[in-house]
Amino acid sequence: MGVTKTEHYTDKQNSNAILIRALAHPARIAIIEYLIKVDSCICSDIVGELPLSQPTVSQHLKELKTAGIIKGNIEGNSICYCLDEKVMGKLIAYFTSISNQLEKKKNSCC
Amino acid sequence: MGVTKTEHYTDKQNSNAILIRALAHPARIAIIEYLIKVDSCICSDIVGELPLSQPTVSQHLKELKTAGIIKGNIEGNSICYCLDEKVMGKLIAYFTSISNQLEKKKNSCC
DNA sequence: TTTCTTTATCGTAATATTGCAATATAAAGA
DNA sequence: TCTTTATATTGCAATATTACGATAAAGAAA
Repeated sequence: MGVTKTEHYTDKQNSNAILIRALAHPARIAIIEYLIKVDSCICSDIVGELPLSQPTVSQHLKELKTAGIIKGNIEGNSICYCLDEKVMGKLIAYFTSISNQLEKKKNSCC
Repeated sequence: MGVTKTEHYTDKQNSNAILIRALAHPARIAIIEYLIKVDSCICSDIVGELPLSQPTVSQHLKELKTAGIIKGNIEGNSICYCLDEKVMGKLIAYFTSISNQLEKKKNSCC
């Protein structure tokens, strides 16, 4: 097989999995950290920041874009990428809610 | 190819990627949500909760355990799994710090 | 127009992930 | 002991991911 059985999980679980998966690679973590640091940038900057070839960076950017985490605006003949704060906010909200739930029930079994 | 070039990223980026990757599947998200809900449980409960076979669930549990997100204690002839709140805390702290950084710089380009 | 710059896509190789049947292991209970 | 119950491991097939060279596409600059 090798194909996730998404139809058996809730929509929330699937959509959170998509967002989380988009960040499940150090290169993509590095990209969003860089985007936060510089607060917008053009693609060639990111290629220069990462230890990867231009096609590979382009592929990682596409994955982040497909997940909705980043947006890209054409600017002359280059592209300005930046975070979609609304989507990032959803992911952050999910972890915040987990955090709140863990606060409530302090002493677990193990 | 096909192998992540971990040596070029920071330790933080790599360790966060490992934690994030452990949650990058709806089954594993469902597992940790269940663990939070019941606050400890035995493995067979988890198998009953998920639309997956026992070996597959066992494999997902192993991945969560390898990443450090859950702990398993032998209890008679069954195993009690629960969250490692310290490790979960690291992940939550990472997203909290991103959230704080985003708060500071409100207006991005796109 | 021609050339340069920037980004995306294609094709492909190497490796990783997902899932399950079959089987192994190990403690509990008869 | 033998059997049952609970979990892990093995082996395998299907699919997905990671990476890059080659190339395409499209605007900028000459």
